[in-house]
Amino acid sequence: MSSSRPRRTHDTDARPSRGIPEATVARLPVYLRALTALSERGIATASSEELARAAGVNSAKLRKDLSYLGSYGTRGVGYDVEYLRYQIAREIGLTQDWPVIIVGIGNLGHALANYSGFVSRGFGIVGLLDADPAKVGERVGDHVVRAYSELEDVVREYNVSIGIIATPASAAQEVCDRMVAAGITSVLNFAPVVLNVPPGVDVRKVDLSTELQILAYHEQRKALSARLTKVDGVPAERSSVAP
Amino acid sequence: MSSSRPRRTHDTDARPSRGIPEATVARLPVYLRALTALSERGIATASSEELARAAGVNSAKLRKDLSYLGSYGTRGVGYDVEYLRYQIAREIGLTQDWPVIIVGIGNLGHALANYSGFVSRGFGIVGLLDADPAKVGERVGDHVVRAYSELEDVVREYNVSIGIIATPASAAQEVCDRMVAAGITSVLNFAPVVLNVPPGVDVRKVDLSTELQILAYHEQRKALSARLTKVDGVPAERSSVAP
DNA sequence: TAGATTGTTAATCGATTAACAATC
DNA sequence: TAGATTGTTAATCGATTAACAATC
Repeated sequence: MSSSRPRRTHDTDARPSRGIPEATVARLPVYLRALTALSERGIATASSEELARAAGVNSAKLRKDLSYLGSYGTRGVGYDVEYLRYQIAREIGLTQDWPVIIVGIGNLGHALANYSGFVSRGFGIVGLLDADPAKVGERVGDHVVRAYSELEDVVREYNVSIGIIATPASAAQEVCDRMVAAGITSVLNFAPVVLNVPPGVDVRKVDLSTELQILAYHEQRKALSARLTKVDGVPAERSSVAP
Repeated sequence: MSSSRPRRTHDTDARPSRGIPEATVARLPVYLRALTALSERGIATASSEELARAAGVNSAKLRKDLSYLGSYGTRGVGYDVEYLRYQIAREIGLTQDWPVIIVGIGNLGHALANYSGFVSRGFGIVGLLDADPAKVGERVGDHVVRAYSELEDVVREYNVSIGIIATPASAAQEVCDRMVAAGITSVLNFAPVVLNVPPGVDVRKVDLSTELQILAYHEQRKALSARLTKVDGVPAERSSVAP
């Protein structure tokens, strides 16, 4: 993809904040959470082995991941929990607070609006919007639901770049288009549709029934191999015995 | 990992239902949804190109994915929407209904209990459980919240193998342990903790603030490259000019 | 110094993609 | 038959893992 783009031949920057692999980026929040948990338990230093256990990964992967950020550990000792926590938070961009809006204040929107995890992790809800006039004015958590028509005003007022879509599937694309037109460049989508966005806009999808379906696939296979084990005594592996 | 395990040398089974790559399994639900949408629009046949567009992937990937299931298309023509839909549903295991329970009926539990997407996609909620006596007996959607202590009863009665955890982080591991002890072998976890489970139990995690943090990371980088573009005119790419 | 643990290398594995022969 | 499109091959890319030299 970018193979035709020339590599930089000299780089005076000791900490390459560029080029962190996506798989690593997706794990940084997990490490951050593990470090916060260790910190709350009063633990000042942790080895890659301990940290990895807390994060549910193996230590080789953790060390490789952290190496993309820089050298924040001490050989023979481990990592300073607070220091590493700060470095990861800075890398992700959580040393600032991100204003977010939620569009669609149904059951899920309610749950998201009340979710304390957002605020505690560097995000601030600055607007709840719904197209249903019956919902406008309703109090949800610390907020009052505003009219969907005020989307542009809210985005401008708070300089919002992250939007959450919690509408029915039928409305999601139009909400997304309007968010993007208003200047939002990152979208977290809970509606079960594939959103089309212009280049430069990031979309992440949380799909509840997809997750269950993936589990169902594996359940089915467990049931299948259990049945085959009973029949011909071959565990786990599917056998192909000619009749 | 399994490189020491002997490969089957002969396989009389035309459709290898084994060995579908995880990345493919994770996309099958997306294809299923795209096919359902096409079906509802009255479209009987679709090419890999059309299907791929509806699913938000490229057509090479879609064809490769489908090839793991078998040869369900017709060269020169495309795929029969209904037929392919059925084949994918069967592969995932959605030709049967999966009973699920939800533990933790807070805001999120409410939202999940009311989410129609579960039922319409092959899952049936057979129990809502909460440890808070004040919540027991409460009506949520079609269900009445039962006491957490009844977990084993519900799992046995409905032969439940999939459990959803929507409790606070502090309770999640103990709920998970109890689910597993009761016979559940697949867990969908909404609590922001890493769950420890014995081998043979699958866990999938939906982590709301992790998703936002990943978006924040990319937002930060967009803001950074925009600023650098203004300063020295190098777009997108971070430059490392000596001062 | 001896012991411990990081940061990095290199091998391996799995996923993606383009291209095209097979075939409807 | 000619045109279209699948199913598969092979090349490429990115992620994971084990091993260990560097170093506290």
